Amino acid sequence: MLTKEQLETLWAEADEIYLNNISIDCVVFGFHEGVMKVLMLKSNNEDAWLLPGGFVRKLEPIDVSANRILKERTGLDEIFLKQFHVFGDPDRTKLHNEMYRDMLPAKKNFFDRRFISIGYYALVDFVNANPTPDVFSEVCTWQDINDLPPFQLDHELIFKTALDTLRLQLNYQPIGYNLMPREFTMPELQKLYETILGKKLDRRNFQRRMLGFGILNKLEETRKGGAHKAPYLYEFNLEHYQAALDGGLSGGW
Amino acid sequence: MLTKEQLETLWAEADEIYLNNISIDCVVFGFHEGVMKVLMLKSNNEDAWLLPGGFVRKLEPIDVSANRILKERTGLDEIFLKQFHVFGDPDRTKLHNEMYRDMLPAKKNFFDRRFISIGYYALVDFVNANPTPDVFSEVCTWQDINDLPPFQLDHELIFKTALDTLRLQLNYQPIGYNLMPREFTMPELQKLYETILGKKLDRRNFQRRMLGFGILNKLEETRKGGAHKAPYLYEFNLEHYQAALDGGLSGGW
DNA sequence: TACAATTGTGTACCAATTACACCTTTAATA
DNA sequence: TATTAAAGGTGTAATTGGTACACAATTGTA
Repeated sequence: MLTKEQLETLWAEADEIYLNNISIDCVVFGFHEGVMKVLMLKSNNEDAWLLPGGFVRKLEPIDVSANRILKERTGLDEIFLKQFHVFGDPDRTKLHNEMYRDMLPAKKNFFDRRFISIGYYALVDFVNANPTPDVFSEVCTWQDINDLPPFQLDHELIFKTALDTLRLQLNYQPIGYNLMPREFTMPELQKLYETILGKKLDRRNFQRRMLGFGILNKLEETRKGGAHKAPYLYEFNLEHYQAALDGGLSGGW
Repeated sequence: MLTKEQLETLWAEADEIYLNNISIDCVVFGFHEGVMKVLMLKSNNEDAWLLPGGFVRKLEPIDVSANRILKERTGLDEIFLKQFHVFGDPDRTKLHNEMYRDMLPAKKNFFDRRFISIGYYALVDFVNANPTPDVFSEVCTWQDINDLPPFQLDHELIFKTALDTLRLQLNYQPIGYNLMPREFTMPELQKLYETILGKKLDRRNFQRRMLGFGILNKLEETRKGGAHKAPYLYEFNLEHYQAALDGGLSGGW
């Protein structure tokens, strides 16, 4: 829990360096061992979780803000980021503000304001990310998207909207490339698609179709270890992938 | 051209009732006689055109702001509106601000600020709209999208992004319904699709496919007048259309 | 060495899209 | 009133793409 002194310092800084009514919230996706994850923060005071977020510096392009915010939460640079929706309901931060309302005079409190939040989704390499809490939170960690804790504010809406966006953009954005490790097997990639689409796909048709796009390089090695036939490893052919995405991968799922 | 007095009044009001760093810009599409149009404003001082825009009241949901702004420009209520992108470059309004910069002290001038603009596209019934200029402009009129005048600021980017969005959402949003008049012929609808997609479609396949969706009601009447066979009139079956859009119309164009 | 589990490949079938041909209707005109 | 040009309406064959399977191959383990 922040003390009154800490909050006053934060407020003074925030008011000076950030735009006053704009925030950014990020839905950071990672994929690990066949499971899709979202990065979330548990705030000091409540038993509910938040998406990582922050504010826009007065002279900073918003994409740069989002990158800066996520670098602080993950340690990663050059994250794949896309804005996807603006959440502009005047009441959206009501509950959250009430938490700190009594600690500072309303007129002076930067945080007791209406924030119009720009939603970004981010795709990061799970293994290289290093989740780090911010001053308002005690925990920053990955959560399985099939087993999410309770959200604060409208962050559940933001998360769901991001996931819907991912689904719609699967044929237009390099989602596979940014979520998979450099080398992966076909079943692993299929798992990602199934998670995003929320449905099972036929193993054999998935493989044939994916190879048909010509966006994968088949590697010599296989993934040994399982008590079964070892699957081949693949990597994305980034050049072909980008070209194919320009027109959108054909067909639906 | 606004006088200094008028500008001071505007500023005083604006600072009081609007959020300080957020604006809304709208790309309003209309369709008339086989041609796609955009609503544009010619400002008092420059020989360049702007998209209709405005600001967000301090306690107003942003969708309501966009509706309010467009009601002032078109006289229409309940316009079909979707936010599609945020334009957040800190320099995006630079040129525009310079126009009024010398007229008011910088610190006090509401308009001499950074504005992060939320882009909305709107689809309106051309014949019922009544274009009306705002205080900053002398003309408000429809422009043919194939013959556009020079834009101010980043409004060309905003327009192009909107058109791209329209193309991508053609199978997911009731774009035909909101741009066509209540009754229309198949060739007229095809023209709309060709305009949005930027390519010719086969007349016969278009008709069969469109009818196959089951989203049109065929009417008894035909459109007489041309020196040719009179085409049938159709109207959208709104119920079926909505249902079909839920899963997205199948296939690509 | 046999087995269970999983991956790799092939094929027949069905649905959707494409590329056409041909007929019908309208108004202008001879 | 018959003819004609221009456009709309309908049908079909060929092609493509997606779906639903069957079956063979490979791996570690029992």
